[in-house]
Amino acid sequence: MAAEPRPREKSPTPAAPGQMEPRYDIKSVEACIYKKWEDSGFFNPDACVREGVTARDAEPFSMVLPPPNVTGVLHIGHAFEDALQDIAVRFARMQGRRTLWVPGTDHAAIATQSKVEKDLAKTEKKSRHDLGREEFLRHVNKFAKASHDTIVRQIKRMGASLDWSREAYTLDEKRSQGVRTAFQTMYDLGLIYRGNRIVNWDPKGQTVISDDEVQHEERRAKLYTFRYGRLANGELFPIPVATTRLETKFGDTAVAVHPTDERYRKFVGKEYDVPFCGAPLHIKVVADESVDPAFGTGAVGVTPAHSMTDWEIAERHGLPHVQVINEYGKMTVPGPVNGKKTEEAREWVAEELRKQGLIEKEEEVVQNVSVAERTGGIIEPLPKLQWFVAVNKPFKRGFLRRTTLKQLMRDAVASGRVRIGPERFEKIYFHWIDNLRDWCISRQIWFGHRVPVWYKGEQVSVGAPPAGAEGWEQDPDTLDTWFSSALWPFSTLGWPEKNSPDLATYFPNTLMAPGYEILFLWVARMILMSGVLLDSVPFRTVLIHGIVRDAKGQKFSKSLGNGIDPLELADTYGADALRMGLIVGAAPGNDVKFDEQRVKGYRNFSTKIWNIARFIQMNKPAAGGGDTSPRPDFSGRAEVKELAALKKEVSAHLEAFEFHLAAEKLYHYIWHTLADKIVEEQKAALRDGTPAEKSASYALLESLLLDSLKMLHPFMPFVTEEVYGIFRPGKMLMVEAW
RNA sequence: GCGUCCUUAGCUCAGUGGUAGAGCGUCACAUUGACAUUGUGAAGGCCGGAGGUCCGAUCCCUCCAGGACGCACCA
Repeated sequence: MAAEPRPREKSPTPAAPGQMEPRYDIKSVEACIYKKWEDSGFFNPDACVREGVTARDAEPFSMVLPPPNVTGVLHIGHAFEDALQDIAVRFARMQGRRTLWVPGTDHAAIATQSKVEKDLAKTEKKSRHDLGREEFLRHVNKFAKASHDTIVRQIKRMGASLDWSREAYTLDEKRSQGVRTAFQTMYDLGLIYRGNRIVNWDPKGQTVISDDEVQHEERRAKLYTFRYGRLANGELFPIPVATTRLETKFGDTAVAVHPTDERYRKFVGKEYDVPFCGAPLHIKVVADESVDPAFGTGAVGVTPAHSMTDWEIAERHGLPHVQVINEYGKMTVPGPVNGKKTEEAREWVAEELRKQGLIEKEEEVVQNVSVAERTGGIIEPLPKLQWFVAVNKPFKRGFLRRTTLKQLMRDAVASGRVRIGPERFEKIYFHWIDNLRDWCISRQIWFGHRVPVWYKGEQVSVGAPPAGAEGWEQDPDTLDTWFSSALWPFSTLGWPEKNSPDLATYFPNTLMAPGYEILFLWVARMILMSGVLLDSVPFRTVLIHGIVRDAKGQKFSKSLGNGIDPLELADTYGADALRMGLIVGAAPGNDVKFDEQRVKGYRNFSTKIWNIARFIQMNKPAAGGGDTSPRPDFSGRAEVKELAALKKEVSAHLEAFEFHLAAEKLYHYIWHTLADKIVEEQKAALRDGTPAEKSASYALLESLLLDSLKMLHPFMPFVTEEVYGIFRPGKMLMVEAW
């Protein structure tokens, strides 16, 4: 709009002595305020008790920050998560609860290592093997440290009221001790075992990963229906099978059919020697319930070494497994395919079978390909000797009745001892548990907690090498990063130290607020670990939140380049505004589409609050200004009652974790009731009233303002703290009573 | 295949068993001392479709369509 620009004042009129600045200087105020909070020590509940701000026997409120990965910088999703938690924490603290929120970071083994490896390849054209384990780890640790510092700065910038004196790191000495203790305890219970099983091998990352780190991507593929070849008597192999992975068929040791399938019944139990593209196969026909007679030909070529399900079929029928693909995704079959990549080998086999007239059908299908979430490598199922957590194995421990880890995880939620909200996530949780298999915890990477097991020939020592003994070698592998994260709710509180006061006071945690994408990876495993190690749930309530997406609804990611720096936004609009922009409209568990306009709107709200305060403060009767009437009692006034009603609603919303509703109501009240109605109504009295009327009017406005600030504080801590301090010098809103 | 969620104003989204709300956007008007980072007001929605329960449904149930996601032994 080319509207006539009104001449703006060149510079705002400077504030009169004792008056508020005409403009709210977000950046400098927010910086000062955080320092003021930190200096007060009140982020630490011990200080609150010592200073008499919190009663010693007050009900505790505890939470641990889901530790951000030290893989670089925080994104807008972290800002959202921090805001949610800080609201809960500040509310609890103002309610007088003994409130602890523990900060920390996660070493994020694979994520961090692969980030550093990428950087290393780019800048120095070196691999980790060029550097060697020790030197490489020095690089990673340096990177992790730098990330940590950035992350801490970002978290503070958001206003998070964390007790930094208790800061933890999943790879620091205390947490390492926890990991070793947990491993040993579970090993002794028979819940951690070493086994040769089929695992998800990531050829790109050169490591095993767990089922939950595998993602599925839809790809088009060709489904071939074929016969292995001709038997010695010249007849075709009697059963056609279908597959999308022809190259794995070199490893087939059986054909499985459904037990009731009449077509194939006569073959069950028979064994055949048949050449497949020049390689001899020995195939047994077995009957197995897992086969779907309606799919394909109703017969499955069983490749135990390269398929999770086939491995299980093989176990049920005592079939041998033949590995034909190695860790680099290359064929290990003698002959023309040897050394070929799987895709090439597939083409070659297809061509060969065509030549021999063995292909009966080729059809285009869409199938899910398993991909490693961190590296993008296509998963190759391989049999390997790895460490696992047994989830289905019955066990008994002193304080626990006979159970399994799976049952234990289920019970914690089913019994209501852990409440997951919104409720729909409980269903998802149960569904996951029902499909759960043993958790593979060893990784062939260097960054992380080294598997605390030592070997000497056939001997194994868990926890530590036998004292004074020579020649013991520690397992070269490291543990899944989620193993240490799973201990987080109590490893941050002193466990496994005996008689830790923090553990006694603050465990189980009151609340945990993770995103739904780590419900299984993390939340479930915390429940598992707390259950088996402490016979307790790790937390009472899990508040699941969604993902912050960009304007198009896409996830923020480095590859899309759509990242938004929360620090930049906080500097432009204020952390207060950013928090509100993320919270309002974000129903629990739902994704949030990020909209900078909204943040801008809440920046305006900060200014509005500043101006309401400024107006009220300008009308403060001068001390000794002639009005000697007592402070009027306006507790019966409609305005006061209205505010009390609002307070009730806001409290209820906060208690129900409906932060979005509470925030919206406060916004509405302050702007459209307090400013637009009440302040306007009082203007006449303030201008033309008697000194007593002026004074009464002022007192009413001040009281309404301060109460509003109090309620808004958990949401917009900076501006509320600053303004409150102007009216109540020396007081700190953060620890005022709700 | 199993499961979860979403579909409400132009856009982004809240919400409730009793004929709908916010922010942004749009339009009109106002405004020279708290605030243009403003105020007042307006336009704008058969609350995805079809059934059902109910005195009454956007809200509960069933089915359908479209979309997102999770899980799975889709060979």
